[in-house]
Amino acid sequence: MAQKLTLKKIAQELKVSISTVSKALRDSHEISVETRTKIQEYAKQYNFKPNNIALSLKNQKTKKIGVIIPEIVHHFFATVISGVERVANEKGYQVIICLSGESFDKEVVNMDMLANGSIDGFVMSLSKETMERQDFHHLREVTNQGMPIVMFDRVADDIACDKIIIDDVEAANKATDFLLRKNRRNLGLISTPDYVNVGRLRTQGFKEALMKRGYEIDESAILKVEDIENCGDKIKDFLMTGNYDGLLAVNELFAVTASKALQGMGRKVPDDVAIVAFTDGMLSKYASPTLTTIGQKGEEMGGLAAAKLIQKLESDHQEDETYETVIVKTSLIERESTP
Amino acid sequence: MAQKLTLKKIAQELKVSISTVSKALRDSHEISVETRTKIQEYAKQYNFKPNNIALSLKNQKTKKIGVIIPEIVHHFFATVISGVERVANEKGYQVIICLSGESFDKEVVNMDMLANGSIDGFVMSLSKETMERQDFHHLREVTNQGMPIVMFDRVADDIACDKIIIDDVEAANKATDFLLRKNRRNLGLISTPDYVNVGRLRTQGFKEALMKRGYEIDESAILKVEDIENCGDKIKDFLMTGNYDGLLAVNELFAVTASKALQGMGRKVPDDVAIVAFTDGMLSKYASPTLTTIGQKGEEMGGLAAAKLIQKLESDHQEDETYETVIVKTSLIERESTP
DNA sequence: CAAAACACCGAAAACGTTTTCGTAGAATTA
DNA sequence: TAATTCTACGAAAACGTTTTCGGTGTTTTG
Repeated sequence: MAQKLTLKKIAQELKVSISTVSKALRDSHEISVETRTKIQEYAKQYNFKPNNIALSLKNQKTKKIGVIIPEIVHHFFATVISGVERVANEKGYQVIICLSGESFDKEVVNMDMLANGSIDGFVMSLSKETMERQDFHHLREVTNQGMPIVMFDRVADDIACDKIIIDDVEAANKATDFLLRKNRRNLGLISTPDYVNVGRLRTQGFKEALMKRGYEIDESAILKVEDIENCGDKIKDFLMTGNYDGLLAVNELFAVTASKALQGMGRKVPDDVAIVAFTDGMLSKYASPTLTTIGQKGEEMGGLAAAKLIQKLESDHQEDETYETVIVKTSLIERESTP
Repeated sequence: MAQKLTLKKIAQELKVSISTVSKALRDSHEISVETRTKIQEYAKQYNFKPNNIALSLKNQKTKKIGVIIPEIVHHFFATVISGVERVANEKGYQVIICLSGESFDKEVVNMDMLANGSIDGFVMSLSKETMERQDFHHLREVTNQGMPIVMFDRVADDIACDKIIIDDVEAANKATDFLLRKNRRNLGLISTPDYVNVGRLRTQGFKEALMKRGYEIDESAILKVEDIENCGDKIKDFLMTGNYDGLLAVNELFAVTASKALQGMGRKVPDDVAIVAFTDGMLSKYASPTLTTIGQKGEEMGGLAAAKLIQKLESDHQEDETYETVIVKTSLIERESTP
């Protein structure tokens, strides 16, 4: 139960001053070789490690970055965290994670807590509720204090900060085009409400691909699912009413739910209905049939976000008022759900 | 870009002392109502929030708990984090997450970093490499400093700390018995190497169930998969050589891989082969057929771990040298993979 | 041999809080 | 009116570092 060793205790023990100990441990030439080695050996023997909190207070930086995401049980967010953590650790940073649980209030509370000295900067993706309200005062408050934010995936367009996104419009466009090239003509889209920007953008890409080829857009062929947990019935109804031969889903959960519903209705995937999904996660790889997906590269996005943030943190703190939006290329991963 | 407000700045601005400001903000009766409200209003207007680092240094506690897990992209661990985070936030704590990536060295480095003042206590699950080496010096170092640890799932038996586990032996026992009751007689087990304690214990439970009924144990009916990423071929070979009518898998990934392999071989699940898996995650719910699983209740385990840790942290710090091992009950969730 | 240079170390400030203690003046008591 | 108690505030220490500055005593220089 030996209490934590401090400079002061070493100093007392060795009958020198605190400053001498500090300097000796940093190999300062101000201290004689004799004293230096004596102190260093003592420190090593008793495994001295400087207290992080004291260092943070002194240096006015914590070497920690805060991550705020809606949920961690979503595979995409988990991969992002993984990427953030990897890059952060490489550069000597640690990661503090808070979950908003898709709630605006929790997002605000968590940001407030972290912003008071706990971290040097944020990596975050907005909660659904925040997207719906379009209330970004908490983000502004933080940036006004000079604390950098890097947003990813679910971003606020009118906040000045770095952003890491995928080109949702383009990706949906390509995916839709892919289905059209497979001679599917009666396409359906399973999306989220428009206030979730990825839902809106992917819908836009879907429509653009159809328009580009001169097809008209049937709004009834677009389903917007609000409640992701209990999406089964809505999706089933949707599939019953339209006679689709191709489906685009904005996440793999919708896709696999649709796939199972279709098979339950006696329709074959991919022969009768081809399916493409966003989010290349576990489900896509292991569903039956496996799903053709658009890979979102969460790991890469997380890594980029962390790298960007740390670069900002360590740039000589002159107001580097240029903000970048990095668009991560997606890739279509073909599997069994498309012919 | 208004720099962060401090007590000192408020004091200067309002021409009082720092201590007066501090007391006023904590509503001390030592300060006249007049001065008090003046200071409080000023603080509110400019949104003063005390600096967490300074508080941590002063109070010698950070109100943060460190979580070290092997991977975050595994659904089980993600649910645990979710539970930890929920309980921690309820009690005013924040969560710092580090990933060991199943590496001993990274586990040690991360623990060392966190232990130097960054957090008040640990919630953790050991890396595979640590389990293999049985080297727990880093854990001892931490506990010797008086910093509490709560371990879950992959625990070190001979470290004195609180533990949250499921009764792996019992659960495997019950699952095996379940298969036997379904009149499956030729059972196979897909497990991990024995140094992963959950693998060892589940194997033990499997064997016990067989012995209890007087069946003899065929070691060739037990596959131990080392490399979880590329388990496909090994599992396929295993299924080719034995003519199993029932399978127990120690995680859902093995189970769904086996399920697909079997179907590829023309064997029907569950008619020809029934399958039960540990870990009730996404795959089990959405695979075809859906999998009967043993729910590990990660959320609950995480919540319990956090609660236990915080209780320890806030107990009057007298050496509360009693350690508890909580066994979380599992439940068998029947789905399509068993008849 | 006096002056300058140098080697070695300690005191103290700073980071932002909280808290204990001291103290001035005002109000109360005897 | 003198002694006492309050009221309202400030000074300073403490948490554990790093770093600047100053000050010894010894060695080198002219």
